[in-house]
Amino acid sequence: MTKKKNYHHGSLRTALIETGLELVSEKGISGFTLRGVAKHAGVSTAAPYHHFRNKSELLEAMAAQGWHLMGEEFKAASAAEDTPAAKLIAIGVAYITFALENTAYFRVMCRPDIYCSEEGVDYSGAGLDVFEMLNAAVANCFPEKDMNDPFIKKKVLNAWVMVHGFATLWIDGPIKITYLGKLSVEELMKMLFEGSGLITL
Amino acid sequence: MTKKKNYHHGSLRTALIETGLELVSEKGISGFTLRGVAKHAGVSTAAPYHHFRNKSELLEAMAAQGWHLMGEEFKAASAAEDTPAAKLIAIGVAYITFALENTAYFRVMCRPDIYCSEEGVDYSGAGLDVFEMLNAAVANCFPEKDMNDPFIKKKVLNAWVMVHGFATLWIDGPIKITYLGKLSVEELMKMLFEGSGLITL
DNA sequence: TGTACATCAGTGAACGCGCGTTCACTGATGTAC
DNA sequence: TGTACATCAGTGAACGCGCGTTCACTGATGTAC
Repeated sequence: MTKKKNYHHGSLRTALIETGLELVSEKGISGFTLRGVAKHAGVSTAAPYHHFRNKSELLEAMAAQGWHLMGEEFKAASAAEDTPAAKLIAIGVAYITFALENTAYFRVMCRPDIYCSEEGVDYSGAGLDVFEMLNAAVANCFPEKDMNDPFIKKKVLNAWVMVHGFATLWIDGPIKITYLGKLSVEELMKMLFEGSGLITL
Repeated sequence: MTKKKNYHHGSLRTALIETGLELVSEKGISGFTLRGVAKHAGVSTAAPYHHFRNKSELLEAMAAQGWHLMGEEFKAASAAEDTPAAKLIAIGVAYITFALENTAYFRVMCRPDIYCSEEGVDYSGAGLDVFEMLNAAVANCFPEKDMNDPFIKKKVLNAWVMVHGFATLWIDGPIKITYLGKLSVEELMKMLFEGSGLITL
C-alpha cells in the first residue's frame, strides 16, 4: 500500500464530525481534541481548519446535527403510535434511548457552555424545535386545555426533567451503580414511567 | 508588607479544597487545574503534593465532602417537617437547592469518572448514604408497604430522576433558556413537584 | 531551660507533553479561452 | 480538445502556552536529653 497524499478527501467535514463523536464516546468531552480528531481521521493537524474556524465550531456542528437527529427520532417514535398518550410515552422513551445509544451526541448537546462563547443562542434554536415537539405531545393529551395552561406546563416540565434525569444518571454511572446487576435499562425505564404521573394521564 | 515565606500554612489541605471549589464555580470542571488551585491559594505549584497524591485525589476529597454536606442538608430538611410526605418533598427541594447553591460540589459529585480511575467505588460509598436517605424518606410515606416493594422502588427512582434532571437542566442552562425571564426557580420547583406523582402521594 | 536534631510542609526551577492554532507551501481540480 | 491558471483542500513543521508532576532544597516546628 503506497502512502498516498490525500489532497482532496472529498468529505472531510462529515468525517471530522463522525470521528469527533467517536472520540467523545471513547474518552468523554475532555478527551475531545482537534489534534486527536485529525489524527483519527488520518489527516494532518491543520486540515480541520479548512472546514471549521476553530474547535468550538466543530463541537457546535456536532451538537446541531445531534439535535436534528433527536428531532427525527421523536417524529418516528410519535408516528408509530396512535393515541396522544402513547405518543408522549414514545417520545420520552426516544429521548432516553437517544441518550443511551448516541451518548456522544447527547453529551455535546447538553453542554452549550463548551461550544458557545455567547449565551447559547444557536443551541436554543436547534434545541427548541425538539422542546416544542415535547410540548405539543403533552398538549395533545389534553385537547380540552389551552397550550399555555399551567397544568400543561407542569406536565411538560415534569416529563422533560424525568427523562433527562434518567438519561444523565444512567450515562454518568450512578443508576448503573445503584441498581448494579439487578435491573436492565428496559425494566428501569418501565419503572420510571409507571412511577411517574405521566402514564396515568 | 513584607513578602514572608509561609513554610507552615497550617490548614492548606482545607484551603485547597475550598479554592478548588471556587475554581470549579468560576470556570467549570475543565477549568480546574492543580496549578490554578495552588496559585489561587497563594502557594507554590508543588505544595499540593504534600496533601494529595495527585489531581484526582483532590477532586475525590472535594466530592466526598460534598456528599457529606448534602447528607447534612437532607437531615436538616427532613427534621424541619412533621409528616413523611412533607419530609420527602423537603428532601427533594434540598437536593435541588444544594445543586443550585453548591454547584461546584454538585458538578464534582456527579462526575465520578473524573476523579476515579477504578469504577466509582469510593463514590458509591458516600453517595449511597445519601441515596439511602431518599429511599427511607419514600418508604416512610408508605408504612404499610415493604421497603423492597416495587411500588416504593418506582417512587424512589422517579423522585431521584426528577430532582436530578431539574438540577442539571438548570445549572447547565436549558431550563433557564427555555423559561427565560418568565419564571423563578421557586415557581419552577413548585410546578415540578405539583406536576409529579409525588405530591399526590 | 537550652541545645541538637529529625521531621514536616513549604519553595522555585525544571521536565516532558499535548494542546490550539498558524504558516508557507503543495498538488489536485475546475474553468476560461 | 489542449493549455494556462485560479482556486480549493490538503501537508508538515513550527509557535507559544499551560498542564501535571518531580526534584533538590529550605526553613519552621516539635521532641529528646
